[in-house]
Amino acid sequence: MEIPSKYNSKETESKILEKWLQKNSYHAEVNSKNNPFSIVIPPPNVTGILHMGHALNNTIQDVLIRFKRMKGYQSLWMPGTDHAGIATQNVVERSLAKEGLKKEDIGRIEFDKRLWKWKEEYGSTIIDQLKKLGSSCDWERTRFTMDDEYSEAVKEVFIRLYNKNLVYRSNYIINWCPRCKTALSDEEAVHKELDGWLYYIKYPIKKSKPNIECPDHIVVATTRPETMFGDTAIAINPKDKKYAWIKDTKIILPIVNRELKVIEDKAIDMGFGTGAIKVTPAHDMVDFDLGKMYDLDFINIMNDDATLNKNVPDNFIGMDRFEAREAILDVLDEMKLLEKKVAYKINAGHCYRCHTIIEPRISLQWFVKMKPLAEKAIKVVEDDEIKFYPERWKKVYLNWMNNIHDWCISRQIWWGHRLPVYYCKNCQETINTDTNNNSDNKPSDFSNRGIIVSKTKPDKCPDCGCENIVQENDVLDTWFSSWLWPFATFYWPFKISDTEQNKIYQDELNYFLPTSCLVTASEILFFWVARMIMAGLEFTDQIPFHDVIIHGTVRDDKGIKMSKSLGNTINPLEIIDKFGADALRFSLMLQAASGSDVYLSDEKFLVGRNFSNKIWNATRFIFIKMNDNNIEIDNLEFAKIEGIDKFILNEFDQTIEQSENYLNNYALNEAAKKIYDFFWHMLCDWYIEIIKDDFTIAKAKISIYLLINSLKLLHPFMPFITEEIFNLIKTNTNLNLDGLMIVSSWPVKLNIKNVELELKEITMLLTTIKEIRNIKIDLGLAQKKVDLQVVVKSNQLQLWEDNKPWIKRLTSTQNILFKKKLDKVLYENNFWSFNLGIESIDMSGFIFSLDKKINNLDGALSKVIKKLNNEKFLEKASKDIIEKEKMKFDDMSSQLNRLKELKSAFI
RNA sequence: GGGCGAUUAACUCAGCUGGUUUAGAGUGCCUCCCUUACAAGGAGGACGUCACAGGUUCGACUCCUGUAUCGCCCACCA
Repeated sequence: MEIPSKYNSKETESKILEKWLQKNSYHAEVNSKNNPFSIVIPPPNVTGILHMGHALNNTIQDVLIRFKRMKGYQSLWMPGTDHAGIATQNVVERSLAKEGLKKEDIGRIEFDKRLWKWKEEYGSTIIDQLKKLGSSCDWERTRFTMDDEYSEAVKEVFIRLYNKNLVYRSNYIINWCPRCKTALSDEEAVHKELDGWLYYIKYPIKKSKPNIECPDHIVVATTRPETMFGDTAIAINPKDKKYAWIKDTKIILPIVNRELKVIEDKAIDMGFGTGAIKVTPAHDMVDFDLGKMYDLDFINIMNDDATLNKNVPDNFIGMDRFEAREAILDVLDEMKLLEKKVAYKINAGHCYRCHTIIEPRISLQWFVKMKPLAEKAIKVVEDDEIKFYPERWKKVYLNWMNNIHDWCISRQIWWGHRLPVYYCKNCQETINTDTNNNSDNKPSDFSNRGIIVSKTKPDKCPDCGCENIVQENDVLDTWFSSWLWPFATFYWPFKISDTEQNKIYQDELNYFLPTSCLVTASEILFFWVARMIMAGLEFTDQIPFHDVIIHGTVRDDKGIKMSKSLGNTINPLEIIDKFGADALRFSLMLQAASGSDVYLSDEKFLVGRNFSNKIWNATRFIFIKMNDNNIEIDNLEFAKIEGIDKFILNEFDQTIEQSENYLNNYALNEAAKKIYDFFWHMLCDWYIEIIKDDFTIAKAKISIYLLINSLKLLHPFMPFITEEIFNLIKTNTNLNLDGLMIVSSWPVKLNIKNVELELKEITMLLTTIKEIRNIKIDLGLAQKKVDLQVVVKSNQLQLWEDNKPWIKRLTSTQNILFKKKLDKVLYENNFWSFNLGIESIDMSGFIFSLDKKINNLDGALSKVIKKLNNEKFLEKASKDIIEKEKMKFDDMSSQLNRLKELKSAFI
């Protein structure tokens, strides 16, 4: 069979993928004979298209899943997608806009239809892309956070929390995105520093008694003059002596001439600005608290799109907030009330979806009380029931959990899980639909009368019996569904009508939960990971996963985070197209040191591409040799193992053990590197080179053994090419190899015994070969065929005789001549020495190298001598360390003498 | 403002509990080689005061304390 010399990833990968899918190789199920290993995928957004972050995240998961599958676990990778509230709604809104429509034009029901239609059409794009990457998810289980059963879980959870008083409704100041027109959680508000100004504004003072001493105005510093129409107080620190007179005055809000209260609070920083600040309870988080504390008025001056509303002077109504800022400053300037402005860095929240600057806004929202949920979630991490890799994330997690705030879960958008909340219009004067545009909200608590929390619409109000009932318009934060992902994907809470099926689902949950590990980026530690831990403990009474693996961020080669807006992304699909999914995966794994960021550029994927080709050609060569020598094998039993075979098989045993250890500790890059090194630098560079001329059946068997089993070690990283070669081996040999590599078993060590002698001898031979090559290069004889004259101690003669052919070939030697004595010696160790059969030649290169070696060794030796001359070292260091140093001294000094002797012979 | 992390070759990183490393690997660079598996390859080479300053120790890239630079996260300083 003809095998091309270049590996064709494209052809192979699609063929192999089809095979796996057809054979249902990714499937895992309850099986009491096996241990479970399970991972739930971080569900990508339905709107998502595969980017490098996904590629990294999913490759890590797939490596683990494939490794455990081969180790005999029921290895389940649960796939699915997230409905991604705002993101998806934005996409569909944009496509509507192309038709010149807004969602309000077609109404909620029609818009919802469009959303679902979009989901059906494009929602599986990312799933298909993950398949191309080789992700071996159990695809028939693919879940969506808005599946019927999943929605059931969301409702159930909401109701349970409500009944435990952990969900409440409150009029509170929240992060509001004026573009998306919805509330956001604290985590969804991304703080970024902006260049801005600190404005010093004079507020006029009216004396309340005629005879007191005070200035005619007070200066306050603010970054947001546009909110001044919402001011209801001026605050100072009670210790601030320069405002001692303030109690006897009245302060007037300019332009509108409203009187402001004066409050004194020790939280006010006397050193900031003038020490006096304006208090705007409806438009600032801090001021909101002050407002509640001092019973101030709350004046909301903005509409939901951040334009000024009717609570401001007529000529400002309808202005955008930033336009209003300039307009107000102009007016103040005219009135000579603007003292100065100073450049200032503002730390402003931005919408994580559309990057619009967030407006703090009072509105009626639903919240989850987090402290009670956090308690258990703190404990399981403190007790290491859940472990973080790398461990440092534990601190970050605990720090956040210990300072957790309540979670605003209602969103004023249309795409998502509508809150299972109904209002009796009779009892609830203020239902949510009315409050979002309301401009006079006060942070009072609302009565629960007429609020019905229920999965289905109640017939009548339990409080007044009236039938005028409407459902809450808001939907839940997307993360309110994703925090249930580890168990809702198993159809928790098992409320479907088919009881038999429910039983099966429950068994699956019991079998696979807690899942083994969760693989994710640090960005969603709080959004998702922390909340999943809380939800798992609250609703299933157990941790959702044992290990949390946090990988780095994908950056470009300059270290800048890859993002579409910066245009510095590398499209993984293009890399797959050019180099293959295996190359992509392997390159990523090799470069992703656990937890550290990955710097990528196109050429970094060459490692994987070149390695694929190396694997391909090693295979090709073995087949060619078998074919040339008419070798057929039908088993892999080795008659006797000795010499170089013993050496390489022992090396391979080490490789199995070490790579497995690395994989178990999630050090995937180390595992990848270990296997890479063995395959390329041991198997290809040495073993295959050595056996080229002596390709017997015995050697063929060992080659095929090493090939199959190193491919198995490699399979989690490079599934396609390894599967393909496994298939080639099946068709090119008579070996009895059943099934596919994906479901084959992980290699087991041969446990080669008594390998010390071979280890020493072969290592010495290999070192000598390198020396011969180096010396020939030093002498300018690189590839020239010359004779090698050797003096070998008698007990090593056999070793040389046995291995003569390949020593000759690997050193480009004409003849190996065994001698009693050499005229000149170029190299010497304890067992043999050699010279080259050459006549007078320029030795300067050789002597130069020799000098360098002598120098290095001299330096190293003097360090050892210094130690051994140090009495304190001899006194305090442990015995075996001293012993080692002594041996080092012996070794080095004899080596050094030898080198010096060699040199003296040439001078 | 608090916390976390990083700083080792031109670049990307290993070097885990101090002495097995005379500080390594890969890429890039330089030299030689199209040797009949692979030039997507082979054989070699150059390049490092391990950020800086102290300390602990017989001994520090490794542990401790500062300093500097960079990065990330959290936080209501208007």
